[in-house]
Amino acid sequence: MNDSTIQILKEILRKEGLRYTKQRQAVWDEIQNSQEHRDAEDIYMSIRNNGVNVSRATVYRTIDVLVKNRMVRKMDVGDGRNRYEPRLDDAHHDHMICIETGKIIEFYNEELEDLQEKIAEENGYMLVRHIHQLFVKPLKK
Amino acid sequence: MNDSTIQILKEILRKEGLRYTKQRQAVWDEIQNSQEHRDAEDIYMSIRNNGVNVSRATVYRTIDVLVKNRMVRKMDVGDGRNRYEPRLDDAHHDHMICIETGKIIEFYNEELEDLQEKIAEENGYMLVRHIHQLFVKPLKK
DNA sequence: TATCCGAATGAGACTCAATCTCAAAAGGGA
DNA sequence: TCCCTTTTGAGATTGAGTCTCATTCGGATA
Repeated sequence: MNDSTIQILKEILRKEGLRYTKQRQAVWDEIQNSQEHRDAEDIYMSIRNNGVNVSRATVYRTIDVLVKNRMVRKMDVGDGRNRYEPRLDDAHHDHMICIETGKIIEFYNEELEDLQEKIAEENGYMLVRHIHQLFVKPLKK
Repeated sequence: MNDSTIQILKEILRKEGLRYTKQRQAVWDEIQNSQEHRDAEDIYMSIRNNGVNVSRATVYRTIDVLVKNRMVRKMDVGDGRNRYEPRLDDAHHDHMICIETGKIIEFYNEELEDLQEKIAEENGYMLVRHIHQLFVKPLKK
């Protein structure tokens, strides 16, 4: 697929002491080539439909490695199935979920980010990461 | 237990067209009498230890009614088990979770609340509810 | 490039929170 | 108290995610 991201994947696997396999490449390709927020089953099925033999176990195991190395972002939408999206060279953002259409909108607000760090510090803590989802509905019908 | 909250519970059940039962009362008592963030199994076990016979199914079903009627708040801590806390006459707040100790700290920040509504509106939406968790660690070791 | 050994894979078993089923029990209006 | 409908409980089921372990494969070495 994209030549430069293949090198990034290989570099990460090397750093982690893991081997480069076609299954791991396929999982990364699948997530990278879609900007959607997809669940594991969806990713698993797509890879198989593309003719690559892979198991659910491998999909989950690979996603863990990618998440740990910040190539993929894991998000909990609250329906019991985690969603994944590529985050390579991707600025941080949070999500807004329309409760009427299910549409997911990404947003980023500097002030909001600063405020969260400030709140953590005021309580004697350092902010490591956060989960922030806004459930919304269209303004006018 | 608390006489006034019994009336509130009865009122809600009436409004929902549901019957008042000792199991429903016991679930509400159990959640109400603890300010902790507890999971369903914990609530279930406590009720049984108090001598009231109740099933997991009833605990879950009752919690749904209480959550729907804003007597209980459901929170996803990200470990696969939802936590519940009473929210009666309780001002809104979010949570900070210490990744080292597991401690849950409640916080509320007006500016943060306003900012979220503003962000939703800027995107053409109305904020209905939100999930916001800060994962933190102690400032100095 | 053939050998070899530890790492990776896959099929399916397993886990565990949450939901569903349905016969029996209980609420509550008349 | 009667009667009808709702609620309950025990246990089965679901479904996302994890684990197991025999087999396969990557890749370093000679």
